[in-house]
Amino acid sequence: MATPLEKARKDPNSMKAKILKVARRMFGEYGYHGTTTRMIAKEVGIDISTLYYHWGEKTDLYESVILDINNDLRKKLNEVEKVIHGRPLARRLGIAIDMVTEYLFECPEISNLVLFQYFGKTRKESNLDFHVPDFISDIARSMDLCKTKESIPTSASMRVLAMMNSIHNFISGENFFREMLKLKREEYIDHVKETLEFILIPAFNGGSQGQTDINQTDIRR
Amino acid sequence: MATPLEKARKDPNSMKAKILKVARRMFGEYGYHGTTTRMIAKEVGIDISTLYYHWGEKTDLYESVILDINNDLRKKLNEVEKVIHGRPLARRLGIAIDMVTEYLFECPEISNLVLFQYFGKTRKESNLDFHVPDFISDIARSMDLCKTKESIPTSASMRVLAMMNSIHNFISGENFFREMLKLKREEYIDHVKETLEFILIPAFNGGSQGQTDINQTDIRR
DNA sequence: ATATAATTCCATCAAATGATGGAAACACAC
DNA sequence: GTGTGTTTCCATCATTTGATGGAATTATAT
Repeated sequence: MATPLEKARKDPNSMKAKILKVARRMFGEYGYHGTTTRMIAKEVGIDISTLYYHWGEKTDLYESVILDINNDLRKKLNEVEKVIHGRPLARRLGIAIDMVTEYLFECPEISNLVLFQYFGKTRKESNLDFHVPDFISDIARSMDLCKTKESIPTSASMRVLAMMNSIHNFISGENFFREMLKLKREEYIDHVKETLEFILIPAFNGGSQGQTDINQTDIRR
Repeated sequence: MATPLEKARKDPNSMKAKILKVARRMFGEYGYHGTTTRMIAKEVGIDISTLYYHWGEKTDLYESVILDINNDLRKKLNEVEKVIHGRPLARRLGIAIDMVTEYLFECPEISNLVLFQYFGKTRKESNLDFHVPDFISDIARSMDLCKTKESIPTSASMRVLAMMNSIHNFISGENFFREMLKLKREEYIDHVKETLEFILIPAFNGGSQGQTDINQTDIRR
């Protein structure tokens, strides 16, 4: 019980928690440089100095946000893992897509921030390495892409990345894509799930018909 | 021959063209708010006021950058379309993935900027609608997802988006992913192509084994 | 060579932004 | 109530950033 982040997590009604929540959304929408501390403070309804009192420098707040969404995502993935455990691969994938998509549509800032982390640079680089490797190895194992959690072939990591990113893309791009396709929110969500199933299930469910020579999963529907 | 963008395109050695080129890269790396006009000017090696002389406001320069990369991408996609025309679907996809990936790795700022456009907000919203619909309908038709260019089913648009985004993700995330996977550039590029083929070809090549009820392509290798 | 137009840079401005000190307001134990 | 520690806000700073005026320089035409 030392860092502001721990305090915020302990008491969700605290000012620290309120600020963190708003900061997640704002950083997610506008990115690090696109979000000003004044914007966050105004949205929370407090003075800017109150924000600094609770969180210190902007970079510290941003780092806390990253750690926070990372933590949430990991928790959700563990939860998903428990549900799909033991089922056949195609079913596992279907359920996982459904659960993860549903969850991220509730917390779109997670997808936003993950993608910002991957694709954008910050003028002052952070010393915080977003430890995707953990995620990835868990998912890879859970999808029979590798036997043990220790040795994950590069192609397995790449496939997991492709999968996760496909999901994040549709969550994070909702505004843009929905406007483009003239869809209501519910329609869009359904289309996203359908599209993800269309793209992902055949590939992981033994879809490559012998033309790729990569180590392949051994379970086929 | 009126707009600065047209002038820049006409003479690639002009100062306008030099600035545009640097601006593409910088906006791609740091996003709109993460890039300052001073950063661009310094990188070009000119005074900041020279930049303003040629391009006017920052938003105008940014809009020109967007128009420019959009134009380049469209040209490349048309080129690809000519090459793959008439071949069987799986082959078309393989070639398209190879060509587009190869091209975007040469101009990664295109992927960066496309993703920024999709996933990020700018404090002052631009009035420029990134006309993806054209791209999308062309690609959809070229992949037998629809008969005519006029009526594209929503699911077809979604699938094309998923496909394009998967490619952009790996280009734009190169720094992050390559560092994570400890790969050399060439290795990474190969893995990207392999992964994209693994994910995309089965789906579009009739991979869904009757479990989805969506209108399906009629050509199967 | 001279006049005209185009280009570049220096100096500078106003607004926005990250950040802080210190006074007031609040909470709460005693 | 009094005192102690916490929280909040007002005023303010130093930098950064978008933007411009005007002088100096360079190119171009005649």
